[in-house]
Amino acid sequence: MIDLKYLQNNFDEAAGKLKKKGVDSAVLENLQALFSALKEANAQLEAAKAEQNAMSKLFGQYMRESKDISELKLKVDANKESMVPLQEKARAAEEALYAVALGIPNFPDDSVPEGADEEENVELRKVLEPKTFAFKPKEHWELAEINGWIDFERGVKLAKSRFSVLKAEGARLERALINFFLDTNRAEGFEEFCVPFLNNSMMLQGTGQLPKFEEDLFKVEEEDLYLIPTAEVPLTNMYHDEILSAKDLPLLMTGYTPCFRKEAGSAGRDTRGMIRQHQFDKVEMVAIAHPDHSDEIFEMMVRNASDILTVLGLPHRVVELCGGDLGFSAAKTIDLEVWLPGQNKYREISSISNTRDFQARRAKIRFKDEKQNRLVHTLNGSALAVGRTLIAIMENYQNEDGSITIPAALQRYM
RNA sequence: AGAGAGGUGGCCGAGUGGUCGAAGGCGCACGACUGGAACUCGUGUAUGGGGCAACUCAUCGAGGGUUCGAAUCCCUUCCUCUCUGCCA
Repeated sequence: MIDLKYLQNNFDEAAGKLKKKGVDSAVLENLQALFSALKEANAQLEAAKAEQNAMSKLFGQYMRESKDISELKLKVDANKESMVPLQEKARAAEEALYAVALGIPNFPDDSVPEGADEEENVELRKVLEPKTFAFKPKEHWELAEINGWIDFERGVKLAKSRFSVLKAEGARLERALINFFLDTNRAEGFEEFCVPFLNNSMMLQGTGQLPKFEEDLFKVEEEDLYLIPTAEVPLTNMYHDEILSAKDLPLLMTGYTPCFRKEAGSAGRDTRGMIRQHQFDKVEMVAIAHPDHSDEIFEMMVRNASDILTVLGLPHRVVELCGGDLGFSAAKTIDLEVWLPGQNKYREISSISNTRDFQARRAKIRFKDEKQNRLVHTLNGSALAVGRTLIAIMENYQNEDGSITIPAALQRYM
């Protein structure tokens, strides 16, 4: 959630920032008004409560001193009565405020380029040249068929469309990649975690998936539980509503989880193959950082994810997202796009974001700095999306006969 | 899943209707003592919100209720422990 005090005190500046994300300033004016209304309502209610508390205290004193309480009782009853509408007003004001506030995206950093959509993202650099093939490179689903690595039909039978089954070498390569990623992240200082794949609504709200993006999530019937869309949710919320010690920062976490997404807005996109599935494996990095150091940790995370691709010999480019393409919670995001020769284009394989204090405010993750409690910065990034790495390896390491060479870095994991 | 017990501050643990945001202990911080340390003694030590100083509101697992007043009584719910059942 954005800092409402900041919005109130620096309205024009705040509105200017959110314009980059396409948020209309009228929405913010409304939010500001709701915030003022809540403060006003709370002030009134609190004054009445203070009076009530004072009279109740006096009441106890009268009782002890055996004084007559009948007159006081009348006063205190009247005050109590008068509090009812104030209570309702404050409750309604709070509800109205949060209904809007939780749907406002994070401020982008000032350095984030202007732009409406992914067309205006900025390529920062390319790493490794795509190699030229002496034959027409095949798409991964053709290679999957030739090698018997992926069974799309039975995935659909078992669940529904956008599910698939990995088998034989394909399944083993998936597992090898997970281990390789976890080991690499661990060597970079990330602690490894195995976390629940179902999280409750409070956690999903903490990282920003709820309440706005409920339609993207798989929910368990009759339970307050959702299948996680990314390990960012459990890893970041590990410290939900906790106050950390400054000396514990940064907390660097990594974990493998499957991720579940409804892909509600993606009907018709990437329907063929394994690019866009309802369930996919991912190894995630999450950092809980001191605000003064989140930038350097962000750079480290980008470098780490890029290095993994380089070690695997996968050509990729590093792209900074423009304001319009930035996710809801992110202040700054860098995507890594891997080269897919079969598709003849770069496709997203990692997304690394600094959410600054946006998630920390929602999830109440703070640290003690001297005497003061301050919000941490939270960062997350894939290192890497496993299924898409598998696809990238298939397409980049394919031979003319359709066979696939396992990259040297992975051979000891197979 | 059924039966019983219980959830109080960083930790342990008192508190069954008012002076309790909460005794006592441990831990921690500062000070005294010491050549230095331990011991001892003294002082302090939850979080969030509003004013941002005085002050004030909220919080004793969570949510609701009774009451002038709730850690304390009632209801719902979550969690933990023990026994039984089941399962990996």
